Amino acid sequence: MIKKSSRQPASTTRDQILEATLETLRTDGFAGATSRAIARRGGFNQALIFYHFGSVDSLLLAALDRTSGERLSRYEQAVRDAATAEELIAVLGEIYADDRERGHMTVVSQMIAGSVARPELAPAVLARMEPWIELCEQALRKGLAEFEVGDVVPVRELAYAVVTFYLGVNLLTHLDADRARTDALFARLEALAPLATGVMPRPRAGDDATPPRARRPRTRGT
Amino acid sequence: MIKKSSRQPASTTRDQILEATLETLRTDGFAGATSRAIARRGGFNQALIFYHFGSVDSLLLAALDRTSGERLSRYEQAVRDAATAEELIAVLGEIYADDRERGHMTVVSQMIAGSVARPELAPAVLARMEPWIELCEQALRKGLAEFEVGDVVPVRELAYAVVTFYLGVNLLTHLDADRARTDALFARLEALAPLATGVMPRPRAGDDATPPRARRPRTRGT
DNA sequence: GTCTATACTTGGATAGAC
DNA sequence: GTCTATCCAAGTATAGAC
Repeated sequence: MIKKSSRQPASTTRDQILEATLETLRTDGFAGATSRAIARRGGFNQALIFYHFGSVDSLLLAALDRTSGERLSRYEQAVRDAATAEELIAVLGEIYADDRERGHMTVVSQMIAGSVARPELAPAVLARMEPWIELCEQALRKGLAEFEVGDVVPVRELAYAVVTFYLGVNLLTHLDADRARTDALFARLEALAPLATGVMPRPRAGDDATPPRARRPRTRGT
Repeated sequence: MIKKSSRQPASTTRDQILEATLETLRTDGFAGATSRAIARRGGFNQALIFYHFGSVDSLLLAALDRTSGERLSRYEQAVRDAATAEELIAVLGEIYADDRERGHMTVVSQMIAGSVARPELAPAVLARMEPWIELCEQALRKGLAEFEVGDVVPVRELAYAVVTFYLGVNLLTHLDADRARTDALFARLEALAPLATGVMPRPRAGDDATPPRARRPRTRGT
């Protein structure tokens, strides 16, 4: 279960600015996240941004830090708590729902897309992606541990692929206001998940948990 | 084989503007694709943009039309010409290489990301994605026809997933200047492809090409 | 069709009063 | 720490000469 962080009213000015920035990124995108637009949305003075953060770019990075850090620790906990592959899949569903509801991935994808326009941002944004790929890798390793796939699956690359896919989904979602297609896709994936785990080779009772060689190596995308 | 369109020097002014727009989208992103930046890059007068296209937004859409239309017809041909699943996979590799070299997907992903800032663009961009999903669906259907997966695979959704993934890859690629990770990912996928097709259930000789029920339904992502 | 000039708007950022 | 006022750069778009 993912514990929703009790989103306090963000008392300090710094916090207010950060929240307003995230909301602006979500609704107006990177191109629309200007100091004036952010100040308008947050109902504070535009000059405060420069007093507290120096520049719009640093503000954007600070906002990305905030949403990433907060969610990352929650999700790490959730992944750590999941015992079985089934539980893990359930947790992943919750993560997706949460991300979507709160628009986190929008912020991320907008920052990534914006990094093309502002190359200075690219390294910083990339660094903030790293822990996510790591977490995804951990989750995959944990989920796959139950099966006989051993070291055949390139987990690291798979983790990268999953994150990639996740970004793409988010990007496309915004085109389609009613999200009909994205929902259909995820409904299909969820329906397919148990089928896939059913097909995966499991070790027979009594076998070692990590057999020297998997019998029928197989991979699953997405 | 994909026939590279002999990119003519783009004689007319309209063409020059369109080419400059695409190049600007590729290198400076959506946020950087302003009338002045485009004119600077193309070496023509900024006012010409408004004379020929009325507004920057329509210019951007016209540019998207141009790159999409040109590539779509080439790729449709390539998919049509591929006879076997192996050939198809080879063609897909070429498509990826071509897209990447010429930066088409960058243009697309930047336009999609930019649609958040300019919602007026969203429906137009979405409409231009449709034929790609269609083409992808065709390719998948053709590729899967050789195997016993019948109607178990939700091809339409899978096509959507593939396009999605493709977008995500492109987005991430730009973060990583040397592209080390993306290349590793694709190298792994390519290495895995024959393995996956080897595992797929094929009809025995003499069986009907489209059996009523697949024996061991299985899906492949990406 | 193309160029120059320009009107108007918005954005980043700073100075200085409070 | 916050607000007002302001500078300057850059953007969209148009008018009008050529």
